[in-house]
Amino acid sequence: MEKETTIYDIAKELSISPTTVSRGLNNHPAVNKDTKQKIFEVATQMGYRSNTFASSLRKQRTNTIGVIVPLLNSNFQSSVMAGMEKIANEAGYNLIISQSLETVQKEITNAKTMFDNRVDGLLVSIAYDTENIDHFEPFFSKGIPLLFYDRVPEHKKCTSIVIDNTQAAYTATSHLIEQGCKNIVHISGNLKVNVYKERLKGFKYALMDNDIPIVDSSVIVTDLSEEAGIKAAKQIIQMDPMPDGVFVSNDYCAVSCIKTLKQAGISIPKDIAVVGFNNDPITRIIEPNLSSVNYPGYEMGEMAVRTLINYLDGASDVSITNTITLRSELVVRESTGKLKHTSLAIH
Amino acid sequence: MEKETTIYDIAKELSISPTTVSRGLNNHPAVNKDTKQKIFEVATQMGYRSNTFASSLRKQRTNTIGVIVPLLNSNFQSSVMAGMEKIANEAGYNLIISQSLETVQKEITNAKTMFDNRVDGLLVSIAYDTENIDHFEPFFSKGIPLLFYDRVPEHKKCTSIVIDNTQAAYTATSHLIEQGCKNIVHISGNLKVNVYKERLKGFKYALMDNDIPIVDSSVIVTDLSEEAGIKAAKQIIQMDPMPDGVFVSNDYCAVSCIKTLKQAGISIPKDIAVVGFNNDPITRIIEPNLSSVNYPGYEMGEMAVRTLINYLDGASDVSITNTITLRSELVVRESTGKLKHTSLAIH
DNA sequence: TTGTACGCGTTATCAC
DNA sequence: GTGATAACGCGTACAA
Repeated sequence: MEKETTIYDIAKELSISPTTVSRGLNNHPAVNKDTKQKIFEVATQMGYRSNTFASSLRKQRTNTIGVIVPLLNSNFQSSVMAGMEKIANEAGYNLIISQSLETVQKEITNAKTMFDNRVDGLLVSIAYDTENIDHFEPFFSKGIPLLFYDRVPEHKKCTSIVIDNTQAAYTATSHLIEQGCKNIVHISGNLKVNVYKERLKGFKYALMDNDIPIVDSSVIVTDLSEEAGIKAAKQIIQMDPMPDGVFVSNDYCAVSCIKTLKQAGISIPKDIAVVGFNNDPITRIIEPNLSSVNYPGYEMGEMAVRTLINYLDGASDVSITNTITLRSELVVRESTGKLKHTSLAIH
Repeated sequence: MEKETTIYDIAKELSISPTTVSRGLNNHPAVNKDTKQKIFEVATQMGYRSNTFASSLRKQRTNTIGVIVPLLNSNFQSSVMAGMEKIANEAGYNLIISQSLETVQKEITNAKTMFDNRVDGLLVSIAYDTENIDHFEPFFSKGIPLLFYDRVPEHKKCTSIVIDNTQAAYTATSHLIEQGCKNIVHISGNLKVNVYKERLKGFKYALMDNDIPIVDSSVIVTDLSEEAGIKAAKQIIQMDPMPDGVFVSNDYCAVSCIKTLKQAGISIPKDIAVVGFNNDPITRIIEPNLSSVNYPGYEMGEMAVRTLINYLDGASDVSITNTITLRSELVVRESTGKLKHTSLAIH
């Protein structure tokens, strides 16, 4: 491992001061054009690379954004990551990514690591069982911008990027009603999580606005896994009268539910119409294709990083903005088409 | 933004030297137990956090691993990331992730960024059009361990983590032949990419070993996209005689191919049996369920980081190992079941 | 077991 | 337009 070239080496080579070299490399306006030119030449020629730590140490800034995500391997989250990476990369920021694996415990550890690594800002989608945000307190008190997305805590301190889950669920449920469904079931996730709670709310509002009674059996709370879909389907089959519409808070669960229903000889959408949530690619693989709420993960990732960088550049203040709501829309496919439908959205 | 606590502040508070504080915090054996105890107490009490840069600057080590991946939002790659993150996190390493978006150009930029950020090691799955590895030269010459996974270059310098693509393709094709297929088509990806080239090789070997002639139309080269699957299906339908087996290098493409064939009234597997590659969750959603080669992405990610960290810890030398091959196996499902089959592998 | 003194490479500050 | 100097916070050789 040979020795690294530093600005001193370049300075010596050119018989100028390290200060000038530093300025030159950073394109400081008050440096002679020719000098600058020479500096760059010698730098590349000597294989110079700037030392990020030394710079960070001095500037108290890392050009690094931390991300804490529940699980990396889901279509939604990886789309978000992709969007984040794109914008961050373009803006010259690095992304340090960690997963909480859906546990507060790891989320706490990861938050600490991010803090110790002095990320310039942090983006978080909280874990399944996160109930308070004490572990992010250091970020608040140090004034490090913190942005939540998708799974966000209910706390006035927090700036969040979300979609209008209540509205989306309302639209999805209303769509089922428009298709003639009169007895609709909602398969929900953990109601401690904001997104599922809000979707349930939208579901209920839609029923209420259409004078459809809400009973206990109208809502099945699950973990939205594939197995949960199977279990819920079996439960639905047992119901008397059997529901004619199902709104599921997640596409994977909806798909396994549909599969189970089909195996039981139930026809989708004739007997039961189904709507999912997320607009995962699998919606177009299951037969019949699944109607779903399009959740713009990639755009959410882009927006999150863009917003964070705006804060960092001092263009705006975190504490001012409270919630950024992205647009989502229902994509209608065969699973709710009492008549033959085509997709309302181009995709 | 209040001032950060440093080891000097702790030292002053305890009237001892910064050296002792540093040693204490790093659990140096030659520090008095009581002193250590007190140091930790005061540290937490004063809200001390170690300064990573200062430390990195001093130690010439960042505890950071860089990852360059073609695209983040695929099931395979996000599984790999998940596995990587898990091991890295456990070992106290951070992961800086960037995507090349399938272009060499961005791969080159990203490699430079990783180099400038002085990652301790780098993990790379190369882009679609990467033809040489000159841009990784700085890593070689500086002795920074570099590991390729999945999409690896053909270069003796490179240490790689892969599966035996040739063998896997051979097994998949042989399986089709065992099911009675006599006229098999292979839908391949860009043949410049090692994985697709090798899978084609395995496909050909299997045909040869079974005295099945290989003709030009036996291989359809595509980009393995959803559209490519549709196009390939249409091509297959036109063939005379029509093939009775298809081996596709990617599940997504296989699925869209199956959908198109079904729409044309072709029965799977009766008329045409289909095998995919990757064992993506969608294999269990398409009807009939798709037989596929299980590609252990999560395990590959774990292995990659574990191997890299071994190098970093000096436990082994990069240049010694050349290729690490992970096990993969064929998962048989309905899409190739001339008879009723159950999955050979538990999943 | 503890302390002194210096260097890691960069940039901010001030001076010219 | 350029330079000298200090400081960022930590780790370590050397000394005690």
